[in-house]
Amino acid sequence: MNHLSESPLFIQPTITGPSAAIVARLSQAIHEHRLAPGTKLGEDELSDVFDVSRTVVRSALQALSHDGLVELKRNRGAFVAKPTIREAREVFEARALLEPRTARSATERMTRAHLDRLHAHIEAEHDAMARAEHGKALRLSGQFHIEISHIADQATIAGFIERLVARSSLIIALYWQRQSAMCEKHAHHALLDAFARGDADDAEELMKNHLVDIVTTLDLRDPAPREISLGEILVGPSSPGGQG
Amino acid sequence: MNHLSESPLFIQPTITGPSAAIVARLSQAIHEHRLAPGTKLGEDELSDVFDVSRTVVRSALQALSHDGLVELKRNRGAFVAKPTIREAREVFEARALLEPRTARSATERMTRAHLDRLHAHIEAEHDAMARAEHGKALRLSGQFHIEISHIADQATIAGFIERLVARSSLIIALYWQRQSAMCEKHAHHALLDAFARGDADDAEELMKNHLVDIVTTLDLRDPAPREISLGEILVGPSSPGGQG
DNA sequence: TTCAGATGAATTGTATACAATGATTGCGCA
DNA sequence: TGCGCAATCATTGTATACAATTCATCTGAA
Repeated sequence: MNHLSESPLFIQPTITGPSAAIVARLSQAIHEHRLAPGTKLGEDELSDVFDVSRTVVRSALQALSHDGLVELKRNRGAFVAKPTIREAREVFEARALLEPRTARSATERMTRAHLDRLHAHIEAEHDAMARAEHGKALRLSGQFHIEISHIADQATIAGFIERLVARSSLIIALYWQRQSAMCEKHAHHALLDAFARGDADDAEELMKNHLVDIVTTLDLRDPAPREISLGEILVGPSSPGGQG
Repeated sequence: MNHLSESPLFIQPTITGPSAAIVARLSQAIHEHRLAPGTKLGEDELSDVFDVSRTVVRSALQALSHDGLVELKRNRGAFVAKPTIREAREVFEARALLEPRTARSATERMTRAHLDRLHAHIEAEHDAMARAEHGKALRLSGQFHIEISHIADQATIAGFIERLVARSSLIIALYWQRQSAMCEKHAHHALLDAFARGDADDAEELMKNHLVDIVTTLDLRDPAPREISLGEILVGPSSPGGQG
């Protein structure tokens, strides 16, 4: 019942009106892995669910596609995005470029109120984890990074980070390998500690390492055989008499 | 008549279909300063000009708003965006964070074909400058940065840089102070030279300085009195008997 | 049995009609 | 004459109707 459970949304209010609500609902569902990558988002279905016309549904889907959460295929429809391994690597390279510096800036601008807010946020994360609400925990964990970017008070960069965190959620859904325990809690606590001490150097370094840790929990090895070459595998490598 | 004059467009093909053409035309017009910041973009007017329904016009305007070129005010309409001084600073801070590193990556991936392409691009810039086609020169100058980001082969970061360059165009339209001669030509030549030598350190440094130089040509001082307080200025600071 | 082609259903893309909101102008009153 | 208010107009927001494309299924022949 605290402010975090109903916390606004990831997407900046570029869109207003009814479609904003749809964007928020879909965003949250995707972030919490209730909507898997590749899921078809039919317009009629959504307009039925949200009780609005297809017009506003289409507006919402277009907004989501601009944020990389949804992929629009012309005459085919809208689908929850499925980032490739390449895109996954790019996203975390971009985060590695932006977020450590942002953590530094945030440290310099950190106030008591900010610290309290972050502390409450980590508590909420912990709570969700304890209740085994993995989806919510994951969403909050991403939002922690967004909160930091807002504290850094660079709206433009914060907007980029929001996009990247959003895509990260999809990437984790696709490439997270279960055996690796993702221990966000510890990393976030350590960051908060650095913020509290006003140690910008440490905050920057911790964020850098934290991002590396996240990538480590992912399996981003190139999948061996492409499905494109499936025909070749079964028939032969496109040169006659290839395999017995 | 070369490939650069008709060169694709800034916006990535998130949108397809007829609205893509409208996005491209409007983008180009804004980049070339033919559409000034604040200009009203009426839906009926545009649907008339491009001979499509308001539906596709609205789609195009929404796409442009997501890229920060257009501002949508609910029930008021669409306007060419007017970045504030604060936003202007943020944009160039973000560019300073992203582009030097990108220039370094580009250097490492630079091929002969890339070099030729960049060389041709600079020629086109020079040509437009010589013909006093300032709008076109400005657009090409921004696109030079985008080409580099594409060579760096990081689509995600390149997308961010595209947005930033787009907004930079608006910022220049608003805050460029005429007395300062913007000598992009020299800086771009120097960058190309570093690329050709494969000197990544130099490329990174040159890009960093180039961005600083651009900011230097802008007047980003806080405008003295806000128009919000205009009433206060004329009547008094909202406290009776404030000023004699 | 399998593949090719065609037909039909379902879904998306676009245009248009209607509703709602905001701007403008004219009138009435002080 | 200046201000406030109200009605009208223009413009945007939403819903719906129609067109176009894609996907599935069915038929038929090799």
